[in-house]
Amino acid sequence: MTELIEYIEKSIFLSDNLINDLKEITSEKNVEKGELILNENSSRKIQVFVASGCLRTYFKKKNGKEYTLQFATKNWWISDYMTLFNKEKSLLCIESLSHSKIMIIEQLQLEKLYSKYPEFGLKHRMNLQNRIAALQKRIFGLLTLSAKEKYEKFLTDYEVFEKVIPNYQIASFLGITPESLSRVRREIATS
Amino acid sequence: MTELIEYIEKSIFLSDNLINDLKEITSEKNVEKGELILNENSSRKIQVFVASGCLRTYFKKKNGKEYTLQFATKNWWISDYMTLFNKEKSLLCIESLSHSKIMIIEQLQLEKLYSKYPEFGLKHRMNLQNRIAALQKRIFGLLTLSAKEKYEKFLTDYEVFEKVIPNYQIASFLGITPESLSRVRREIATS
DNA sequence: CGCGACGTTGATTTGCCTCAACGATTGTGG
DNA sequence: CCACAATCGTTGAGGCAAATCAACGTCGCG
Repeated sequence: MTELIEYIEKSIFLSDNLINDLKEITSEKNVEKGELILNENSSRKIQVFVASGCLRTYFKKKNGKEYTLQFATKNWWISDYMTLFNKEKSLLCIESLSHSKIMIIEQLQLEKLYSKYPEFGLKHRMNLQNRIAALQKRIFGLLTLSAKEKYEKFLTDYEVFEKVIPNYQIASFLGITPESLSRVRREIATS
Repeated sequence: MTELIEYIEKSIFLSDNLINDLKEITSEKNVEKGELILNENSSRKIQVFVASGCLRTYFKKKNGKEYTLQFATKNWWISDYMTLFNKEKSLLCIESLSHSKIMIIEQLQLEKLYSKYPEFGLKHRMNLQNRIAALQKRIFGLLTLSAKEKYEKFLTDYEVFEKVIPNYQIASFLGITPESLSRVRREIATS
């Protein structure tokens, strides 16, 4: 819990009331490697804050192939943003890639807090805006870069992650096959 | 101006004060086909609301190739979201694809209004959230679909646009070449 | 130990790109 | 009003980057 509060306090002042309200709607959890926090087809609407460790969201196609939409580590939010704001069932799975400490908050409860504490809503707006910028950049990368360039960009963007994330998940994030990623890695190593 | 107000009033109640404030920061403009509303490397921070017509944002690579990030028609917002919320110069161009009627608002002015009228800020949050969902879906499409599938998805998603948008721009939006799009179109037509 | 998950490597295929050429259309100036 | 250039869509030939298919080594774990 303290991690989340400390994180928010970097940007805005948190009154005692807000802290108490926040505590009430937040459920802290320790999860193991491989554990599913949210499964597809769930009607739960949650946002997850990562206090430590690493998670990802991914989509399973009928043919069994997985596509990673997002990785998140310390101080990131992660969620199924495609269904978070509507009534549809979840499309994505949220999975932990390591032993992680996370905070789970119901979207509905969060919305109430945004309204009750305008400065908190403002902070959230900033988060949304940053996420939009990040998503735009990702789209741009997918449109313009080769497999090798995408991986190199990943390495600089996500430096921290590297160790915890299996390569086949990185590949599914970049939109290439694990085999291609392996060849790209070799090419980079021997140059 | 009325278009923007009517659009917002679909979601929230607009007080006379808010309407007046909104009018003060909005500049209405009629633009022609091919006209640039925002050029790259500008330090203007604006959001554009489309009252009628059709616009797009695109990025120019050094080699001259263009990549379309977004199309927008009646009742859409369009902007360079990658630089809207920070101090960097604009990366994208905003161009009109037809005779269009648009409203231009400075981001800074909008921010003030969000703070002054919380329910207006809420409406904006909803917009941001919808945009995030849309961007996620687009990323998912880029990760999973073939050229043909992407075009078919485009046709259903953007039915309305079809007529105004040149094919080479659609191609640059889908991340394929105009030649490939042409072949895909022929394939679809003869089946 | 033996199994399964993961990464790598090789051989082959393929979807899409590149390059080039050619109509069709549009708009522009003489 | 027509000639001309520019823009756009299409088509073909050839090439390439990445996918597919298959095999194998390694590592961690029950």
